Amino acid sequence: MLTRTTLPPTMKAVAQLAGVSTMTVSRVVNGVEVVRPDTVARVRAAIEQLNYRPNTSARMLAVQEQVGVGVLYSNPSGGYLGEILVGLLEGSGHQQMPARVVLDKCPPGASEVERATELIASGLQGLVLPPPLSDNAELLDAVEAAGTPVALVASRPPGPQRDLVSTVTVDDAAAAQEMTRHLIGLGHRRIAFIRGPLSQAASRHRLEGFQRAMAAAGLAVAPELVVDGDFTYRSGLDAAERLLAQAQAPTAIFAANDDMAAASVAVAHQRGLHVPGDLSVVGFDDTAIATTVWPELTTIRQPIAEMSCRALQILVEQIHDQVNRHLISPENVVLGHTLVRRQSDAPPRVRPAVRASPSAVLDP
Amino acid sequence: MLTRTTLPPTMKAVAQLAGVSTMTVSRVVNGVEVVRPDTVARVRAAIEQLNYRPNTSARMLAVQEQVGVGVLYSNPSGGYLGEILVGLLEGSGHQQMPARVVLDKCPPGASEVERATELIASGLQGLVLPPPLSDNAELLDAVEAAGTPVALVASRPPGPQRDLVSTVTVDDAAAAQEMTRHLIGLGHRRIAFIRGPLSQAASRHRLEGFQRAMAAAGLAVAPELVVDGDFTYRSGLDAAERLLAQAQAPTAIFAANDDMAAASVAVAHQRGLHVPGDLSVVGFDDTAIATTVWPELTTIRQPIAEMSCRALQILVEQIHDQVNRHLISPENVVLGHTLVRRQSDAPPRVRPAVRASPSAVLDP
DNA sequence: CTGAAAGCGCTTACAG
DNA sequence: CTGAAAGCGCTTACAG
Repeated sequence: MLTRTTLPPTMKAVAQLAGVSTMTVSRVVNGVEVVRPDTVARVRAAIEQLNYRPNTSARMLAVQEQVGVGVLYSNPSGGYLGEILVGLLEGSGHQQMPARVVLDKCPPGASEVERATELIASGLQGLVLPPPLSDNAELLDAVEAAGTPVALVASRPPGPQRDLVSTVTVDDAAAAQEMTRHLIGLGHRRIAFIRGPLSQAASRHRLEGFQRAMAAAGLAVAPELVVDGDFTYRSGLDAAERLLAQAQAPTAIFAANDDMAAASVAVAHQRGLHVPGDLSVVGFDDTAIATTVWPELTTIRQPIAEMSCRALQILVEQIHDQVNRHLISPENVVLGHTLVRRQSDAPPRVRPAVRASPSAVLDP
Repeated sequence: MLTRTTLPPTMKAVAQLAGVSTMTVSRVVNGVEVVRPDTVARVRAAIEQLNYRPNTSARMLAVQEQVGVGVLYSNPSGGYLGEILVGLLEGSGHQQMPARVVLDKCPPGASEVERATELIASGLQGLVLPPPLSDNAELLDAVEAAGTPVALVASRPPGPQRDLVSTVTVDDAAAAQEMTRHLIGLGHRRIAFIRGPLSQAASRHRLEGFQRAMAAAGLAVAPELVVDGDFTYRSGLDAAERLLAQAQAPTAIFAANDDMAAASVAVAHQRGLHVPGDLSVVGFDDTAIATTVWPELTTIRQPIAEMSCRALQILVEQIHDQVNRHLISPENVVLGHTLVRRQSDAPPRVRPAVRASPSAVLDP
């Protein structure tokens, strides 16, 4: 059934069928604006009919331009890296100008700046940076100094817009706000928050979203209910321990990522608390651990694969423009998130005796 | 410092420097045996001096052969997929004939056979299959019927050698045996084993290794100490629960993968047991969860990235041979594993009153 | 054992 | 607005 002997259609075939030269087909394929509309239509039809796809090898050879981007990572936070790679692979394949993507792991000891410089020196023209490297200002300085465009995935550091730094994120603050509102909607009032490292923009935004939702509901955030974590499971263990040891323990914990949320579930179980009966626990990211752990975690889904795919796209475009001496301008793409409800959240078992004030309207 | 204006050296440049034609350079690069040794040496020197690297686009265009392999996966067991992709990316880049790699996720409902057939029909000439798809005999039948070479990662199903099916694995049985011996060496006698799904060859091999080590040490394996799991965290929870509820609970649990080991740790904590003080827990695979959980898991490290890299290599070679009408023969590569000792294992707190018989020599 | 010629599928100047 | 010519870097026959 599978005839591999049939060679794929070429530009010449399309040209013949459309009654034009290959040059014109090339113009249509590349979206050059000068072609007459009816000619464009004829060529498009021929392309469709033949199911023509440009041969990327030929294209790359002809344009004398090979695009390569490096992905520098450290601390592949669990499922994160996997999803990033999925997106990259999808992106690098289904593209006009496919990019060679080179992975590089930056070991804990190594200098990140040095590593990035080496990557650039090895002939790569762009860099994708996932957290936590995305929040390393020194690194961004160095890469920018080398004139190399960068795309940050899942983090948008503060400060003035840099000329070569694009970002692809979700609205972390809005998402955290939504999740907090969800918990409040279930009836929770004493809600604890486990922060991520404040060195990462995403962590700060998530905290902001939490605070905003609490304030909007007229709920005070007791200082002892906001504790530090560093996105590791281990830190989540410590944080949850501190939280649940309190005299007036929270009825819900919102952890700034899934690893720390999973750790909170473990601590709750250790203390004989039922999740979500005695304690609701929610996370952020929807990485593998969210569905590994039991009960499965209610969390915010970031479309990581899509994000890294977009990051690659942006980079490839910019590299292309840069080669052609066009001015390039950075993009800041914000993709949509989703609150994924699973089994780790429920109304608090015991309604607080003192109701929230009537002014605490949840949804105006 | 970075001069991007310098164009990379071409075959012509090498030919000129070596005083030969480009044809001869091509022969040397491709390892064609007919070239005179001293000519080869001269060309090699020129290649070295110029730091010449063949232009893959030109090569692919000229040979009219584009290699594409599909990776079909379902149930990306946590960190597994990430590591597989890392290996694939490394492999697809650093190769003579770089391969286009296309990812395809097979959703729970979808027919795996159908999916694979589509991938092949879409122009891919080889398939990489991670578990559990690697153990689907029906799938292998179908792919083989289509004449497409396959490489299985981390699983070697039983039965006669198939003509088109290669495997890259570790020696699961030997690794499990080693881990069991390690526990015995620490002084454990009542060692429980949580099995993986018996439909997967790797599961069966790990169980065999466990049994072999126990038998070799003259230890009986109580039937109630071998329980079923399906490699999910959830199943590990149930299994550990059953194990630890027993009157004479085990002093160590060996789970056939890390997810189930992590679940065992959670159950132990829930029951107030200290790990590893009261209970040792060890896993298999060394996926992300092994270092996420606390205490970090002692486990067997499989070099997954390297395995998938090799799988890709094998496939690319075979596709190449197939195109050239050579007969292809499947390979079965066994890579080395490592016992990674971390914090989840220790000698049993209470030495059993009855020592093992003197004949229970652990290391002959 | 080695090389000159033609071609892979596309694009970049240049004409018209 | 469209096309004929030359070339990207490599390889496949074919000579010698």
